[in-house]
Amino acid sequence: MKCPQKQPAIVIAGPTASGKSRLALALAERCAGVVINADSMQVYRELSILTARPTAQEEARTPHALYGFVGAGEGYSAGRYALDAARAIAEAHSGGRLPIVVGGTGLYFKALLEGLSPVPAIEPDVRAHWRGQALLLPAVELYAILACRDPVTAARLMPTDPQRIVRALEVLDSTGRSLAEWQRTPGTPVLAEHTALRLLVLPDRTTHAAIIDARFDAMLAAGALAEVGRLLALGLSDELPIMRALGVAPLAAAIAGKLALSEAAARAKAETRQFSKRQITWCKRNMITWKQLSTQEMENPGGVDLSFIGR
RNA sequence: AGGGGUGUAGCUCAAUUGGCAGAGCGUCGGUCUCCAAAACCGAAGGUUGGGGGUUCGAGACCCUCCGCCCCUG
Repeated sequence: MKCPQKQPAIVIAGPTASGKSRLALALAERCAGVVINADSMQVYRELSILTARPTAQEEARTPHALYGFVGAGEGYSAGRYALDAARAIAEAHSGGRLPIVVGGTGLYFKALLEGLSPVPAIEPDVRAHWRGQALLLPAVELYAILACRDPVTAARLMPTDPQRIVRALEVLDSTGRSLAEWQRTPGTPVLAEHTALRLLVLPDRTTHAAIIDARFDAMLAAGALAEVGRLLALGLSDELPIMRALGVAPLAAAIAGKLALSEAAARAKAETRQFSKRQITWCKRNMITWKQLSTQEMENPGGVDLSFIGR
Protein backbone atom coordinates (compact mmCIF):
# COMPACT_ATOMS: atom_id res chain seq x y z
CA MET A 1 0.00 0.00 0.00
CA LYS A 2 1.42 3.32 -1.04
CA CYS A 3 1.36 6.19 1.40
CA PRO A 4 -1.06 8.93 0.46
CA GLN A 5 0.84 12.02 -0.68
CA LYS A 6 0.66 15.23 1.31
CA GLN A 7 0.14 17.53 -1.67
CA PRO A 8 -1.43 15.21 -4.18
CA ALA A 9 -2.63 16.02 -7.67
CA ILE A 10 -4.04 14.29 -10.69
CA VAL A 11 -2.73 15.12 -14.14
CA ILE A 12 -4.65 13.99 -17.22
CA ALA A 13 -3.24 14.26 -20.73
CA GLY A 14 -4.51 13.11 -24.10
CA PRO A 15 -5.39 14.28 -27.57
CA THR A 16 -8.33 16.44 -28.46
CA ALA A 17 -11.75 14.80 -28.36
CA SER A 18 -10.54 11.90 -26.23
CA GLY A 19 -12.99 12.43 -23.38
CA LYS A 20 -10.38 13.66 -20.92
CA SER A 21 -12.39 16.71 -19.81
CA ARG A 22 -15.36 14.51 -18.99
CA LEU A 23 -13.07 12.27 -16.97
CA ALA A 24 -11.57 15.25 -15.12
CA LEU A 25 -15.03 16.50 -14.21
CA ALA A 26 -16.13 13.09 -12.96
CA LEU A 27 -13.00 12.72 -10.82
CA ALA A 28 -13.33 16.27 -9.50
CA GLU A 29 -16.88 15.61 -8.38
CA ARG A 30 -15.85 12.33 -6.78
CA CYS A 31 -13.03 13.75 -4.68
CA ALA A 32 -13.60 17.47 -4.19
CA GLY A 33 -11.25 18.61 -6.90
CA VAL A 34 -10.50 21.72 -8.89
CA VAL A 35 -10.26 21.19 -12.65
CA ILE A 36 -7.21 23.12 -13.87
CA ASN A 37 -6.71 23.75 -17.58
CA ALA A 38 -3.57 22.64 -19.45
CA ASP A 39 -4.66 23.63 -22.93
CA SER A 40 -3.06 26.52 -24.78
CA MET A 41 -6.26 27.59 -26.53
CA GLN A 42 -8.83 27.10 -23.79
CA VAL A 43 -7.11 29.89 -21.86
CA TYR A 44 -8.58 32.49 -24.24
CA ARG A 45 -11.83 34.18 -23.29
CA GLU A 46 -13.17 34.74 -26.81
CA LEU A 47 -13.30 31.12 -27.99
CA SER A 48 -15.24 28.66 -25.92
CA ILE A 49 -17.29 26.66 -28.42
CA LEU A 50 -14.50 26.13 -30.91
CA THR A 51 -11.95 25.18 -28.25
CA ALA A 52 -14.37 22.76 -26.54
CA ARG A 53 -14.03 24.57 -23.26
CA PRO A 54 -16.14 23.30 -20.34
CA THR A 55 -19.61 24.85 -20.49
CA ALA A 56 -21.06 27.15 -17.83
CA GLN A 57 -23.13 24.21 -16.61
CA GLU A 58 -20.03 22.06 -16.25
CA GLU A 59 -18.14 24.84 -14.52
CA ALA A 60 -21.02 25.16 -12.09
CA ARG A 61 -20.65 21.53 -11.03
CA THR A 62 -17.14 21.88 -9.67
CA PRO A 63 -14.52 24.65 -9.42
CA HIS A 64 -12.49 25.28 -12.58
CA ALA A 65 -9.32 27.31 -13.06
CA LEU A 66 -7.34 28.81 -15.95
CA TYR A 67 -10.18 28.64 -18.48
CA GLY A 68 -11.07 31.65 -20.61
CA PHE A 69 -9.09 34.11 -18.52
CA VAL A 70 -6.75 35.59 -21.18
CA GLY A 71 -7.84 38.22 -23.70
CA ALA A 72 -7.58 37.37 -27.40
CA GLY A 73 -5.23 40.31 -27.94
CA GLU A 74 -2.62 38.82 -25.63
CA GLY A 75 -0.09 36.21 -26.52
CA TYR A 76 -0.02 33.59 -23.82
CA SER A 77 3.00 31.29 -23.37
CA ALA A 78 4.28 28.16 -21.69
CA GLY A 79 6.26 30.31 -19.27
CA ARG A 80 3.18 32.20 -18.14
CA TYR A 81 1.35 28.90 -17.89
CA ALA A 82 3.91 27.45 -15.49
CA LEU A 83 3.41 30.45 -13.15
CA ASP A 84 -0.38 30.44 -13.44
CA ALA A 85 -0.60 26.68 -12.94
CA ALA A 86 1.65 26.84 -9.87
CA ARG A 87 -0.64 29.45 -8.36
CA ALA A 88 -3.82 27.53 -9.25
CA ILE A 89 -2.44 24.32 -7.75
CA ALA A 90 -1.37 26.11 -4.56
CA GLU A 91 -4.80 27.71 -4.24
CA ALA A 92 -6.48 24.33 -4.63
CA HIS A 93 -4.31 22.85 -1.90
CA SER A 94 -4.85 25.74 0.49
CA GLY A 95 -8.58 25.41 -0.09
CA GLY A 96 -8.39 21.71 0.76
CA ARG A 97 -9.19 20.63 -2.78
CA LEU A 98 -7.48 18.20 -5.12
CA PRO A 99 -5.91 19.81 -8.22
CA ILE A 100 -6.85 17.94 -11.37
CA VAL A 101 -4.83 19.30 -14.28
CA VAL A 102 -6.26 18.36 -17.67
CA GLY A 103 -5.40 19.32 -21.23
CA GLY A 104 -3.69 18.47 -24.46
CA THR A 105 -0.74 20.83 -24.65
CA GLY A 106 2.36 18.69 -24.26
CA LEU A 107 4.70 21.58 -23.67
CA TYR A 108 2.56 22.82 -20.79
CA PHE A 109 2.82 19.42 -19.12
CA LYS A 110 6.54 19.52 -19.64
CA ALA A 111 6.71 22.94 -17.97
CA LEU A 112 4.60 21.55 -15.16
CA LEU A 113 6.43 18.30 -14.47
CA GLU A 114 10.00 19.02 -15.60
CA GLY A 115 10.13 22.80 -15.54
CA LEU A 116 11.59 25.14 -18.12
CA SER A 117 15.20 26.30 -18.04
CA PRO A 118 15.40 29.66 -16.25
CA VAL A 119 15.67 31.93 -19.29
CA PRO A 120 14.74 35.49 -18.23
CA ALA A 121 11.82 37.23 -19.88
CA ILE A 122 12.76 38.65 -23.27
CA GLU A 123 12.85 42.44 -23.61
CA PRO A 124 9.75 43.43 -25.58
CA ASP A 125 11.58 45.47 -28.23
CA VAL A 126 14.08 42.65 -28.84
CA ARG A 127 11.23 40.21 -29.30
CA ALA A 128 9.38 42.62 -31.59
CA HIS A 129 12.51 43.13 -33.67
CA TRP A 130 13.16 39.46 -34.39
CA ARG A 131 9.53 38.59 -34.91
CA GLY A 132 9.41 41.44 -37.38
CA GLN A 133 12.49 40.11 -39.11
CA ALA A 134 10.86 36.69 -39.34
CA LEU A 135 8.06 38.24 -41.39
CA LEU A 136 10.54 39.88 -43.76
CA LEU A 137 13.29 37.32 -44.15
CA PRO A 138 13.18 33.67 -45.14
CA ALA A 139 14.09 31.24 -42.37
CA VAL A 140 17.39 30.24 -43.97
CA GLU A 141 18.62 33.85 -43.79
CA LEU A 142 17.72 34.11 -40.12
CA TYR A 143 19.46 30.79 -39.66
CA ALA A 144 22.61 32.15 -41.29
CA ILE A 145 22.62 35.01 -38.78
CA LEU A 146 22.17 32.59 -35.89
CA ALA A 147 24.80 30.17 -37.22
CA CYS A 148 27.27 33.05 -37.24
CA ARG A 149 26.45 34.38 -33.76
CA ASP A 150 25.50 31.20 -31.89
CA PRO A 151 26.68 28.12 -33.79
CA VAL A 152 26.00 25.75 -30.89
CA THR A 153 22.29 26.51 -30.73
CA ALA A 154 22.09 26.71 -34.52
CA ALA A 155 23.47 23.20 -34.84
CA ARG A 156 20.46 21.89 -32.95
CA LEU A 157 17.92 23.54 -35.23
CA MET A 158 16.61 23.05 -38.73
CA PRO A 159 17.48 25.96 -41.06
CA THR A 160 13.81 25.89 -42.10
CA ASP A 161 12.35 26.32 -38.62
CA PRO A 162 11.70 30.07 -38.23
CA GLN A 163 10.01 29.90 -34.84
CA ARG A 164 12.87 28.24 -32.97
CA ILE A 165 15.50 30.28 -34.82
CA VAL A 166 13.75 33.48 -33.72
CA ARG A 167 13.59 32.18 -30.16
CA ALA A 168 17.34 31.48 -30.19
CA LEU A 169 18.08 34.94 -31.58
CA GLU A 170 15.88 36.81 -29.12
CA VAL A 171 17.35 34.93 -26.15
CA LEU A 172 20.87 35.68 -27.32
CA ASP A 173 20.12 39.37 -27.87
CA SER A 174 18.05 39.92 -24.77
CA THR A 175 20.17 37.99 -22.27
CA GLY A 176 23.58 38.12 -23.94
CA ARG A 177 23.82 34.37 -23.50
CA SER A 178 23.23 31.42 -25.81
CA LEU A 179 19.97 29.51 -25.52
CA ALA A 180 21.99 26.29 -25.51
CA GLU A 181 23.84 27.54 -22.42
CA TRP A 182 20.64 28.47 -20.64
CA GLN A 183 19.24 25.06 -21.37
CA ARG A 184 22.14 23.36 -19.62
CA THR A 185 20.44 24.44 -16.40
CA PRO A 186 17.44 22.19 -15.91
CA GLY A 187 14.12 23.69 -14.92
CA THR A 188 12.35 23.39 -11.59
CA PRO A 189 9.16 21.33 -11.78
CA VAL A 190 5.93 22.99 -10.66
CA LEU A 191 4.56 19.62 -9.65
CA ALA A 192 6.85 16.87 -8.38
CA GLU A 193 6.21 13.73 -10.40
CA HIS A 194 5.92 11.50 -7.33
CA THR A 195 3.08 13.58 -5.90
CA ALA A 196 0.98 13.39 -9.05
CA LEU A 197 -1.12 10.59 -10.41
CA ARG A 198 -0.46 10.92 -14.13
CA LEU A 199 -3.19 9.57 -16.37
CA LEU A 200 -3.00 9.25 -20.13
CA VAL A 201 -6.06 8.94 -22.34
CA LEU A 202 -5.34 7.51 -25.78
CA PRO A 203 -8.38 7.00 -28.01
CA ASP A 204 -8.85 4.16 -30.45
CA ARG A 205 -7.64 5.73 -33.65
CA THR A 206 -9.95 3.76 -35.91
CA THR A 207 -12.95 5.55 -34.42
CA HIS A 208 -11.31 8.79 -33.34
CA ALA A 209 -11.71 10.52 -36.73
CA ALA A 210 -15.46 9.98 -36.68
CA ILE A 211 -15.64 11.35 -33.12
CA ILE A 212 -13.69 14.44 -34.19
CA ASP A 213 -16.01 14.98 -37.17
CA ALA A 214 -19.15 14.65 -35.08
CA ARG A 215 -17.78 17.02 -32.46
CA PHE A 216 -17.04 19.69 -35.04
CA ASP A 217 -20.54 19.39 -36.47
CA ALA A 218 -21.84 19.87 -32.94
CA MET A 219 -19.65 22.95 -32.55
CA LEU A 220 -21.17 24.43 -35.70
CA ALA A 221 -24.65 23.66 -34.42
CA ALA A 222 -23.73 25.38 -31.16
CA GLY A 223 -22.73 28.59 -32.94
CA ALA A 224 -19.03 28.24 -33.71
CA LEU A 225 -19.39 30.30 -36.89
CA ALA A 226 -20.86 33.25 -35.01
CA GLU A 227 -18.14 32.90 -32.38
CA VAL A 228 -15.47 33.27 -35.05
CA GLY A 229 -17.41 36.21 -36.47
CA ARG A 230 -17.23 37.98 -33.10
CA LEU A 231 -13.50 37.22 -32.87
CA LEU A 232 -12.87 38.66 -36.34
CA ALA A 233 -14.89 41.77 -35.45
CA LEU A 234 -12.20 42.61 -32.88
CA GLY A 235 -9.85 43.33 -35.79
CA LEU A 236 -6.87 41.60 -34.19
CA SER A 237 -3.60 40.68 -35.87
CA ASP A 238 -3.49 37.37 -37.69
CA GLU A 239 -0.19 36.70 -35.94
CA LEU A 240 -1.79 36.22 -32.54
CA PRO A 241 -1.93 32.65 -31.20
CA ILE A 242 -5.71 32.63 -30.91
CA MET A 243 -5.99 33.15 -34.66
CA ARG A 244 -4.27 29.80 -35.13
CA ALA A 245 -6.84 27.87 -33.11
CA LEU A 246 -8.21 24.92 -35.05
CA GLY A 247 -11.09 25.96 -37.27
CA VAL A 248 -10.57 29.72 -37.05
CA ALA A 249 -8.95 30.08 -40.48
CA PRO A 250 -11.44 27.92 -42.39
CA LEU A 251 -14.47 29.44 -40.67
CA ALA A 252 -13.08 32.93 -41.28
CA ALA A 253 -12.74 32.02 -44.97
CA ALA A 254 -16.36 30.84 -44.96
CA ILE A 255 -17.50 34.12 -43.40
CA ALA A 256 -15.55 36.03 -46.06
CA GLY A 257 -17.32 34.01 -48.73
CA LYS A 258 -14.07 32.45 -49.94
CA LEU A 259 -15.07 28.94 -48.94
CA ALA A 260 -18.36 27.06 -48.78
CA LEU A 261 -19.28 26.21 -45.21
CA SER A 262 -19.18 22.50 -46.00
CA GLU A 263 -15.62 22.84 -47.30
CA ALA A 264 -14.63 24.95 -44.31
CA ALA A 265 -15.98 22.27 -42.02
CA ALA A 266 -14.09 19.55 -43.88
CA ARG A 267 -10.94 21.64 -43.59
CA ALA A 268 -11.42 22.21 -39.87
CA LYS A 269 -11.99 18.51 -39.29
CA ALA A 270 -8.81 17.68 -41.19
CA GLU A 271 -6.83 20.20 -39.11
CA THR A 272 -8.17 18.61 -35.96
CA ARG A 273 -7.31 15.11 -37.11
CA GLN A 274 -3.77 16.17 -37.93
CA PHE A 275 -3.42 17.92 -34.61
CA SER A 276 -4.60 14.90 -32.66
CA LYS A 277 -1.98 12.82 -34.40
CA ARG A 278 0.77 15.22 -33.29
CA GLN A 279 -0.57 15.11 -29.76
CA ILE A 280 -0.56 11.32 -29.77
CA THR A 281 3.01 11.32 -31.06
CA TRP A 282 4.01 13.60 -28.19
CA CYS A 283 2.23 11.47 -25.60
CA LYS A 284 3.76 8.24 -26.85
CA ARG A 285 7.22 9.78 -26.69
CA ASN A 286 7.04 11.86 -23.52
CA MET A 287 4.50 10.09 -21.33
CA ILE A 288 5.80 6.54 -21.41
CA THR A 289 5.56 6.11 -17.63
CA TRP A 290 2.06 7.53 -17.32
CA LYS A 291 -0.84 5.27 -16.45
CA GLN A 292 -2.81 4.69 -19.59
CA LEU A 293 -6.52 4.41 -18.95
CA SER A 294 -8.49 1.59 -20.47
CA THR A 295 -11.75 2.12 -22.30
CA GLN A 296 -13.49 0.55 -19.31
CA GLU A 297 -12.00 3.05 -16.90
CA MET A 298 -12.95 5.89 -19.24
CA GLU A 299 -16.55 4.69 -19.39
CA ASN A 300 -16.69 4.16 -15.66
CA PRO A 301 -14.40 6.72 -13.96
CA GLY A 302 -15.68 5.56 -10.56
CA GLY A 303 -13.41 2.56 -10.97
CA VAL A 304 -10.19 4.54 -11.34
CA ASP A 305 -7.82 3.65 -8.52
CA LEU A 306 -7.07 6.78 -6.53
CA SER A 307 -5.36 5.12 -3.54
CA PHE A 308 -2.04 6.61 -4.68
CA ILE A 309 -3.26 10.06 -3.76
CA GLY A 310 -5.14 8.89 -0.69
CA ARG A 311 -8.68 9.15 -1.96
C1' A B 1 -28.22 8.03 -81.93
C1' G B 2 -24.71 11.77 -84.00
C1' G B 3 -20.83 15.61 -82.94
C1' G B 4 -17.19 17.52 -79.49
C1' G B 5 -14.37 16.95 -74.98
C1' U B 6 -12.22 14.11 -71.20
C1' G B 7 -9.98 9.81 -68.40
C1' U B 8 -2.55 10.12 -64.95
C1' A B 9 -1.41 8.77 -56.85
C1' G B 10 -7.18 8.85 -52.16
C1' C B 11 -8.48 14.28 -54.36
C1' U B 12 -7.16 18.56 -57.79
C1' C B 13 -3.97 18.71 -61.65
C1' A B 14 1.40 18.75 -64.26
C1' A B 15 4.69 16.12 -67.63
C1' U B 16 9.22 21.26 -72.24
C1' U B 17 4.10 17.98 -77.65
C1' G B 18 7.52 10.65 -78.64
C1' G B 19 12.82 10.30 -74.31
C1' C B 20 13.91 8.20 -66.51
C1' A B 21 5.62 9.56 -64.60
C1' G B 22 5.82 14.68 -61.00
C1' A B 23 3.52 18.68 -57.70
C1' G B 24 0.00 20.53 -54.16
C1' C B 25 -3.50 18.71 -50.76
C1' G B 26 -4.81 14.35 -48.04
C1' U B 27 -2.78 9.76 -45.59
C1' C B 28 1.09 7.52 -42.56
C1' G B 29 5.51 8.08 -39.37
C1' G B 30 8.71 11.38 -36.65
C1' U B 31 10.89 16.08 -34.08
C1' C B 32 9.82 19.26 -29.90
C1' U B 33 12.80 23.65 -23.28
C1' C B 34 8.46 30.31 -22.92
C1' C B 35 3.64 31.65 -29.93
C1' A B 36 2.98 24.50 -29.02
C1' A B 37 -4.41 23.96 -31.57
C1' A B 38 2.56 26.51 -32.96
C1' A B 39 6.87 25.67 -35.91
C1' C B 40 9.26 21.83 -38.50
C1' C B 41 11.33 16.84 -40.71
C1' G B 42 10.55 12.25 -43.33
C1' A B 43 7.90 8.19 -45.91
C1' A B 44 4.44 5.42 -48.57
C1' G B 45 1.33 5.70 -52.56
C1' G B 46 0.86 4.54 -60.21
C1' U B 47 -0.44 -1.92 -64.91
C1' U B 48 -1.20 6.69 -66.87
C1' G B 49 -9.62 3.51 -67.73
C1' G B 50 -9.16 -1.82 -70.62
C1' G B 51 -7.23 -4.28 -75.02
C1' G B 52 -4.52 -4.11 -79.53
C1' G B 53 -1.12 -1.46 -82.97
C1' U B 54 3.05 2.02 -84.86
C1' U B 55 8.10 3.00 -82.83
C1' C B 56 14.76 1.69 -80.56
C1' G B 57 11.31 4.12 -77.13
C1' A B 58 4.05 5.77 -76.02
C1' G B 59 0.81 9.15 -70.54
C1' A B 60 1.26 11.50 -75.45
C1' C B 61 0.36 8.96 -82.08
C1' C B 62 -3.36 5.10 -84.65
C1' C B 63 -7.54 1.39 -83.98
C1' U B 64 -11.11 -0.53 -80.65
C1' C B 65 -13.99 -1.08 -76.23
C1' C B 66 -15.58 1.19 -71.46
C1' G B 67 -16.71 5.44 -68.03
C1' C B 68 -17.85 10.58 -67.28
C1' C B 69 -19.04 15.80 -69.18
C1' C B 70 -21.07 19.26 -72.93
C1' C B 71 -23.83 20.24 -77.50
C1' U B 72 -27.43 18.67 -81.25
C1' G B 73 -31.74 15.57 -82.17
